[in-house]
Amino acid sequence: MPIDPSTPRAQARVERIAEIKGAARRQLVEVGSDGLSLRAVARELGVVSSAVYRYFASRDELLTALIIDGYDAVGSAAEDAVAASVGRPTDERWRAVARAVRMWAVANPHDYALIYGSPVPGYQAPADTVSPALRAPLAAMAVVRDGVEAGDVEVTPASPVPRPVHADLTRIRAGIGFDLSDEVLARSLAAWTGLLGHISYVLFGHLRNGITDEDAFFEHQLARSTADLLGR
Amino acid sequence: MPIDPSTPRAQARVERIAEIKGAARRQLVEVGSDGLSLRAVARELGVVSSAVYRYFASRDELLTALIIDGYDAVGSAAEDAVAASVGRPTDERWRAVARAVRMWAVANPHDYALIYGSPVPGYQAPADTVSPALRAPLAAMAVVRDGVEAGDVEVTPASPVPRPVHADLTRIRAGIGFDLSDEVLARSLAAWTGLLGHISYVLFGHLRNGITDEDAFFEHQLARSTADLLGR
DNA sequence: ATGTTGCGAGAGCACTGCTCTTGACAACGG
DNA sequence: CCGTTGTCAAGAGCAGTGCTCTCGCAACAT
Repeated sequence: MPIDPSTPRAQARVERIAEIKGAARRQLVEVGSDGLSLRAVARELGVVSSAVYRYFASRDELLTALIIDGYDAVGSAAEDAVAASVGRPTDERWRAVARAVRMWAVANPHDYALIYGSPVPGYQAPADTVSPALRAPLAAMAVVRDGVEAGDVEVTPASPVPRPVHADLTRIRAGIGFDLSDEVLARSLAAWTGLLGHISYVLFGHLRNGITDEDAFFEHQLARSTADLLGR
Repeated sequence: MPIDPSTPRAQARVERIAEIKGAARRQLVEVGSDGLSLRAVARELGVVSSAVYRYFASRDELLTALIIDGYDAVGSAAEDAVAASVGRPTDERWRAVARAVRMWAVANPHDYALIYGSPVPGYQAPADTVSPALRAPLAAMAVVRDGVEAGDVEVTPASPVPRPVHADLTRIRAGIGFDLSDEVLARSLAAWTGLLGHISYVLFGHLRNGITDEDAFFEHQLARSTADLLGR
């Protein structure tokens, strides 16, 4: 079987795949993830439904492709913010990456819901999603690591870390590939989950009838959580 | 139309409704919210699908009923924790209600995903969900208010609150029905969204391959966020 | 005893994901 | 240049979905 990507066939194939994903994404913002219909995608492309199965073995596989794209999009948004802020104070950098993540979420709420909302029922995330999924949090952690090196982060532990937590943090440390003390790693994880918690709570409408100026509210809460992260 | 609840007809009706919700809940944990099928519910009850429409006008309406039940369940779990901890130190009480919320979420992950996960596509939360939805956060806020009265909470503002944020916080304050300063209210909201962020992140599997002892990890992070909430 | 009303059954519509077969057409090797 | 090969879209079809409608029947109220 020829895996040569230069043959016109292979090229037409990747183009078709991109077309399908584009139509699926467009449909996603209209009807949400459960409403995503392979037949509707095929209709939009002026093609019969079975033709789509040449490119995606199932609806779930198409959804997985969209999920990976989503992780990559938010990941590169975060990475860009990190790269663009090199040399600036750590609190500013953290806020920059947090803002980037939220901006992306607000601009692409359906993709955000797809990756950070309820997991699709019965569906198990394939292994090829985990590496893209790590990009955004890794970028955020890199800012904290730089901050530790620059002396911007309080590193003395506030409370002793229990044995099982230390073991888990060690595992995570090995996964992310650079050193952060238990204390700082735990604070970073809290800041990250807190960030997503804020974004989800507002984006999913739980603060409707409460917050009108979402940008200002986010910015104010971000200032607070950044201080907590860096240890003042 | 007789709204008399004592007639045997009306009683049979509420029983049937309970049966349907029970079957729907059972199906929910098996196939998730998008997989919830009215026909399957009818099958389980040994009844034809159209019969279910006598009790719920649509699948969405059935889902809404389950959502309300979910809010009520987590709300009463939180309220129980608050009531059971009257008189204890504020940090302990906050941790108790946080634990109660998480325990409920872990025991009922599908209900949790239903209410705090991605909103169902295209579906607008009816007005009768908002009051049940407020029970849990309100119970948590009540602990903080008691803590302020007891002098357990640092109340001096860390940073000035911008005008638009103050306006929104005033609106929220009016909604919850008791007084909390801008500073304390903002900290409470951050603690609440942070709690849900942690629960969601772990429950939705984003920390798989990382955390093995989820209880210990939660407890450790909770100690930290509680300190941030109370201002040390 | 007699309306009235709520209820379940059943048929039916338009839609879904997915499978299988069929025929056409483009790319390749001799 | 011509046959072989592989890829593709089309179409029919299956089982399932939400939802609507009509039709009898049985329980209720009077």
